[in-house]
Amino acid sequence: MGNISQPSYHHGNLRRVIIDAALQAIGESGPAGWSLRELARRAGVSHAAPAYHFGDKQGLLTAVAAEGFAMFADALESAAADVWEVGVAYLRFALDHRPYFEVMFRPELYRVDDPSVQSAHQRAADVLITSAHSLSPGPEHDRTTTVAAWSLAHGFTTLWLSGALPESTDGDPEALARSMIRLVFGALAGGSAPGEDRTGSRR
Amino acid sequence: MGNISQPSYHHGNLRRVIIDAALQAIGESGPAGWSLRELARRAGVSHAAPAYHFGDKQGLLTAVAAEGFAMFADALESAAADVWEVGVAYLRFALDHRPYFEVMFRPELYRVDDPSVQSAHQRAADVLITSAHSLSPGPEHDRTTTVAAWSLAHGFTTLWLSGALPESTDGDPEALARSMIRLVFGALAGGSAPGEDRTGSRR
DNA sequence: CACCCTAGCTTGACATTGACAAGATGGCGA
DNA sequence: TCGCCATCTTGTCAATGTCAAGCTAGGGTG
Repeated sequence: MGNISQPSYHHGNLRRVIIDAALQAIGESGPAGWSLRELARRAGVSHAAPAYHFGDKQGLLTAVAAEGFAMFADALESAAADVWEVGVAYLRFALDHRPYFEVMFRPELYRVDDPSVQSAHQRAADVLITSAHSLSPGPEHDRTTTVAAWSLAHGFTTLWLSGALPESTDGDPEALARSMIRLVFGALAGGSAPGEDRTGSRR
Repeated sequence: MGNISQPSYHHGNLRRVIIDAALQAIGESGPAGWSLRELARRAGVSHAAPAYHFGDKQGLLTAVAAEGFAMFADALESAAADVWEVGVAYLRFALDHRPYFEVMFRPELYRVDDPSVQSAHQRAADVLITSAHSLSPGPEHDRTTTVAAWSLAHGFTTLWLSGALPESTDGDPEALARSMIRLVFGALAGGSAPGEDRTGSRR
């Protein structure tokens, strides 16, 4: 048969299969454009099978968000060595893993208080806070700088994804993001150029 | 009865009533936490009445988005006299009219190609583009500045609304927004302080 | 003033959905 | 070999979006 198994019972890894089906469905029609029953159909199982693993739809989306934030934190941590690249990594994650991203920042879709979600979210936040820290022109501006950096990255990412930016904004989003970061924080940090790693130079 | 009329037929302004009910419902449980039938119940009409005016759920949300973008454009235009206040107006609109905002930037919820949506959206975009223009350190940075300003405003707004910012970020969002704008674009524009109106100082 | 025409609403129906309860199955440990 | 229980299925229910068809009243027409 060559097939990766299709027994009626004890599917084996149904949980993963459903999550993957959800991600694909989200990619096709957004985080609300599908039903649990449709995922079950795609996975070739009965209509109530998904509920066993996730309780309800919110439970499934909570699993997606948790996984997403974990991957997000990993991506940010990998880029953290070069502070000027963290913002770009933020954008790239959203582009590469759009379905995850579309769930993650929609708190009403899942259970925000879920422990696995919270810990991964915190891990991602830590990278952002640390990075922004080294971009700040002085301790009294730390908080403002952090929120500004975060907002810039998040704002550009979501605007790009939603297609709300003016038509003139075409081309390579990563390149545009890089010039934004250089423009804004280059002036701020007082001339220290991207490429020079300023991590740890303060604090 | 003192009641503003409740005839069975020819309600009179049902369209408006349904939109208002939708806005309230969105405020209570997000843009997806309610049903057309529930709105009909709240309005005291039959379950299919809303469909007459809006076609379907997407039609209703399209009407909300169109109205929202129109109000948004008005708000931005009112603030446009002082360039440094446009970003704050962006935020304030979202805070004051959250239900509108939550629909507006979720294109999958409504018909983006609707003419009334598009024209209002364009009007809002124009204000943002013009404002950012006068913040740019030079013509070669116009596009980057525009997108940066837009992203900063939008990012901070949506992060604030979603509650994704670190707990340390409390207090008055408008004040924080103002210091962000001053910090980022103050350095950029080369020392011209907020308060001094630079509109028109460049082309 | 009688008529009717149609915008505005209602009634009825249908497939689909999320959620729950109860039953079936089969791999694994004792 | 046997029983247990995690995993999945089957059956069911109320709620929903959407469509089709019917009803009603109020303004325009004669």
